[in-house]
Amino acid sequence: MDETTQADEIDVATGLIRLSFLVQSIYGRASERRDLTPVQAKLLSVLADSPRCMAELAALFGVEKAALTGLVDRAERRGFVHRAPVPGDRRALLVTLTPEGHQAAAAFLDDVKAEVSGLASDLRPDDRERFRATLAQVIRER
Amino acid sequence: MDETTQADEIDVATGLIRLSFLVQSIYGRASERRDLTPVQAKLLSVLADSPRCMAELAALFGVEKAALTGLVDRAERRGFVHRAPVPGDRRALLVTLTPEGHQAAAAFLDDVKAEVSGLASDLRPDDRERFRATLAQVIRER
DNA sequence: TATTGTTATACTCTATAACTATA
DNA sequence: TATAGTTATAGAGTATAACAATA
Repeated sequence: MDETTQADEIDVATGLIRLSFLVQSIYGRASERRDLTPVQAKLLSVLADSPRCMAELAALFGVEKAALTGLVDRAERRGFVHRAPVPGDRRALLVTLTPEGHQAAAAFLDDVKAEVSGLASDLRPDDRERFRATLAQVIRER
Repeated sequence: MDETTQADEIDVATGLIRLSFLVQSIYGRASERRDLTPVQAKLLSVLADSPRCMAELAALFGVEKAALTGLVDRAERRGFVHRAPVPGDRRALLVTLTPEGHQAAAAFLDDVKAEVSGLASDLRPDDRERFRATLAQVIRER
């Protein structure tokens, strides 16, 4: 097995790990520009697709539901979300974006996607399309 | 522009962002299995390559140097690293892995790389090699 | 003066355990 | 009994500002 450290010789796992840290650092800086923490940015991004219950968000984020309380508290205090009752289950709460939350989510997502796209901007068009298709395959069902 | 949500139709930026969260969740679970936080795991992984000064680590992690003090304190308390004087600069401290730290870093890295490799294991060999080469190109110089 | 590292303080994020209300 | 969400407590990680020691 080749064990050199040249970028061109790295294995798939190392490449994926480095790339993920690269993307996360872009994500973090984009959050900061919008005065959000990465977790708050992720919360807004998820809720931009559709409102979610607390338990659902906890499962989606892979954290205990108790962690969601403070997270949603802070987002609510900033006017990004509100807790809405769920008709038919008086225990549950649907976390929903406010108009300000939608605006913040859209601005953040535009920002982060534009910068992440830049990572692939030097690829030849056919390489980029192949890369995109392989990315789609890798994340499918996960 | 196509705006469907099917996995096969996602753009490169969205694919990269989702993949990075996927890799980070694997990284987090592998850390947890070794009783490390993700940041501690990252610290050990970086130091496995070579010892680093506090300021160097702060720059590498993109955090303030003050944050490194507690991070290295906790790693030192657990016997993974120690602070060594730097000959020729009595201000600086070289953070160095202990034998236990090297062992922990190697075990963690084997673990996380094996699981991350699994993400690409369903690709056809030629697709995987092309994917690997494109990853190398994207992270080069970054 | 600039740099290296630390301390003090405050905030966010998270886990755990115990709790309330509802199903 | 089980589930949805909260509270209380503790610890990790981080930023900021002020500091000491050295360059």
